[in-house]
Amino acid sequence: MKKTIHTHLSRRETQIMDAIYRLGSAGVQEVLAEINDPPSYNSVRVILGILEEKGHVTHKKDGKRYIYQPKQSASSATRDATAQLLKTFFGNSTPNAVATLLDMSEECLSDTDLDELADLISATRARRSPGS
Amino acid sequence: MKKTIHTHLSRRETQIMDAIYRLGSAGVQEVLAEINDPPSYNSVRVILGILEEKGHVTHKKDGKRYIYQPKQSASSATRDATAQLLKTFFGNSTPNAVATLLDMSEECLSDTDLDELADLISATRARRSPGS
DNA sequence: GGCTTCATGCAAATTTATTTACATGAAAGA
DNA sequence: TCTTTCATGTAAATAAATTTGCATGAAGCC
Repeated sequence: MKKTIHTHLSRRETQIMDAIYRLGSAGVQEVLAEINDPPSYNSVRVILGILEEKGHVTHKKDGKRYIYQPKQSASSATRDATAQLLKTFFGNSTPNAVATLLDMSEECLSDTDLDELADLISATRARRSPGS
Repeated sequence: MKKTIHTHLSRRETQIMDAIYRLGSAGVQEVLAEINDPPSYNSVRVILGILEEKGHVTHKKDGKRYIYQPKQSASSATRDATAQLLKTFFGNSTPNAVATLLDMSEECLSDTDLDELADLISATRARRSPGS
């Protein structure tokens, strides 16, 4: 089994990484605004620095301020996080996970969404047994 | 939006809660054995105590030792964790999440699994528009 | 009984995370 | 130019998490 890169993030680190993943890329102020129970501006800066040292984000300059973005690709991070959830809460059973997702979001799903989901399954089936 | 109960768990707390969720219920030794890069026996005990104080686990006695189990129901914890993932990595799009799950586990899915998934969708559809 | 083993209880020490505080510099406007 | 504003850099203080160490007690076995 492949090991996830990240040596567990602390509370603040997690909040900030989540914010950055949601935003795609962001400056300090934006990250701050995205956090629920936010620390001070300075704290965010310090922690962004730590996250950069640890290799989780990089920054580039935009005028005089820094814009941060995740170093690991969004899709890769998504997979890691999803794999972790699948293992801990669903015993690695994808059908169980999907069942929970559907159950949770049933009320918000449009007919189009359901069509899309059905298509995803057909597509998967097709890829698996192209001949049949 | 409902707030999740847990005020973020620390690294060790998370490891231990995950272990307990996987095991359902467990004594100190079993929790220890379930953790990857494990702390000492005593650390596990101390942290289990903290988790109990915080209301995440309870214990009962089995002979002279303590058996711990999650206080929040598994399904409730699962929903919280899933909602969090959905928000952070999938912009709350269930179809996106399902697409990733399928993509990740494609190779491990049996035909039966795929049938099951298709059924789940039909069932959801049926529940939503019972008349049609 | 006396010894070993395995459990818990708890406080102190250590390490890690988080916040705070202040210094510096560039740009904008009076 | 002078002042205000908003950015960064960084060290030190504080708070929280984690580990360690030892005390205690019950059960099994010689």
